[in-house]
Amino acid sequence: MTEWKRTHHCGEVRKTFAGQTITLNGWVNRRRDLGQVIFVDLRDRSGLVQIVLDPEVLGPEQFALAERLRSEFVISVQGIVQERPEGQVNDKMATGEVEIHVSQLSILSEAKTPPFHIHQASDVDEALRLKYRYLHLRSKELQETIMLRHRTVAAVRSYLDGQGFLEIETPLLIRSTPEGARDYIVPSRVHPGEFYALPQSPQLFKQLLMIGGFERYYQMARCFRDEDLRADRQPEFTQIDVEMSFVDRDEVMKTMEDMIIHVLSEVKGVQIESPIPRLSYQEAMDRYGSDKPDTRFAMELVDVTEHLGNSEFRVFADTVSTQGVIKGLNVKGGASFTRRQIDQLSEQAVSMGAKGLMWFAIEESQIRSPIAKFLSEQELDAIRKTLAGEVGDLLLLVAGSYDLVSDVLGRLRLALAKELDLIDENLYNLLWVVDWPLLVYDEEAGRYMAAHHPFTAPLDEDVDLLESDPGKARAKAYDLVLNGVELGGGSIRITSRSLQERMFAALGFSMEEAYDQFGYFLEAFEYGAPPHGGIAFGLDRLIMLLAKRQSIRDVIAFPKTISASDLMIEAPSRVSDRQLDELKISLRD
RNA sequence: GGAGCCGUGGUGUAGUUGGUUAACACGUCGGCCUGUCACGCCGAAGAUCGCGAGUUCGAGUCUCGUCGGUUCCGCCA
Repeated sequence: MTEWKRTHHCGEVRKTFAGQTITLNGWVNRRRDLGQVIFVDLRDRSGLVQIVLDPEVLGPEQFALAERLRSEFVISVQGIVQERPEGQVNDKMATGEVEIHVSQLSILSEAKTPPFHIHQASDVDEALRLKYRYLHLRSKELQETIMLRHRTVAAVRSYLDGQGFLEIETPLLIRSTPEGARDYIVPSRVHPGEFYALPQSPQLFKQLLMIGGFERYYQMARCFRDEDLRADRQPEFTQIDVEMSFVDRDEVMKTMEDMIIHVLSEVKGVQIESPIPRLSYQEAMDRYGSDKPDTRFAMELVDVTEHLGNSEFRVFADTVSTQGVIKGLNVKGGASFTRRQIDQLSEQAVSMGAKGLMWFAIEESQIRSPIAKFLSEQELDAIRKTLAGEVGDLLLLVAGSYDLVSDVLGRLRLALAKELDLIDENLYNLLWVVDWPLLVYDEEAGRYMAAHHPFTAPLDEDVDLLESDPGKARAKAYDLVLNGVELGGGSIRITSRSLQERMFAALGFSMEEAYDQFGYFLEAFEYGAPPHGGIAFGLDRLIMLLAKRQSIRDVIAFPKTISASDLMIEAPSRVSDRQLDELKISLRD
């Protein structure tokens, strides 16, 4: 009873197969019943092919079976591949030149009418699609995306294997740490009242693997964070997690950019030139107002503070006297914006925290601006020159603290690029952002926090800033940015005991507190730790970019909703009293 | 934690200033049909308008609450 087994896939049948008898397995995508002949588009993961069900070939009994076929029935057909008759070629189908004239039909599984049309599932309410995820997965879009994901992972593995990396798994049941994101917690039955945590990342384990002597490690690491979600954030996600020994920053970056270049070439056929451009964090903020700049279009931020330092215009004078900055954008061709459009831009700027948005429309005879009358001829001219304003351009200025101005203009820049359609969607602009701040002052906590994590090494020349001016210290950290999206980040780690102590001190931890939390980890460094560093890439985000999807849910086979529910399996759920009893857990209320 | 949007036959949508038979397309079911490919033609079934309160003579429509989905801010590397 094996004659139902396929000899070929639907999507691969071509004219060259004509005359062959083949067997196909798949789902009924669509049926067109003309009475004395039935056409069916048969679907498997390779694609579609038309099969012809003709009573003269099938015989009356089998044709009666064919009449029962409905959408999503799973069938097996055996038949002869034939070129389609003159004028019947369907050039919308890859297999449109041929059809299978079926002589043997088996229904392997009948199907209820599905709750939505598989072939236009993307229009359907997302809650319904998630409940019947296994049906949505049959759609062309999701099939292609999940296959793209597979090819990407395969390309990563083959590259890293070729570079001498070992794939090593690390535990999922680990110890909770208060730093960073909220942990998912797992109660222990054997240790009542104690809990495991699911890893936010395998950070400490991969460093311990370096201390364990494996030199080059990677893993497709599942990570968990119990935080509020977004279109590009899931409670569980996958990182391409990498760590290397006996390397400096340049070597990690070189190896990793070659990996991404390899993936883009393998998966998308895109050729990227090496080396990838590098931008310091400071320069990224100065020029793009973002720590992950999208360089597919220009419209860079320009600082005009120095030209307006002596202005009598209140806004400028106040800004300068409070050590603020005045920066701007040149919106090419923006002088033709309507007043309404400009007002909307101002509203946007204000909603982002700006006090206001100043604008200058450069026309043939004048510079049109509500604040022109407050400015001298020289000042107007300086603004126009510094921003390289030409007739037809719209110049936008924002004044305030450096951080605020950068943020507002950076976001305005992206919004304008989208609105004006300045972005070439075919580009793949990769760049490194380096020399990150090591520490960031947290007003709420009243202390410095690690910008990356507490084991990130400072730049050699900045080590002494740990005590003298911690906020100024830069880190041996690097982020890889693709088209304005952070693909991944990493750092060279601290391997010196004394430097680690100074780092904890800067973070306001005593060594006792540090040992309490990370004792096993710090102890490991006392037994011979190689210099090492690594990086982690968000695999889901990478796939999202490669597949050009708007949501990370589209690139995960079984994603959760924005409220972290799985609508298919209905998780999370209550558990039985017996389970709770075993865990010595009682619920409040 | 905060703000916005969405929820009407199985699916996607329409539904006027609140007004009595909730419309259309696809799908489903039945009939016809031998070259369709979004097959076509004829006919039929299918909705307590997410749920709960309120306003009103009367609510799919207005108000409040609630549930679910989603987008953004906070949060999260």
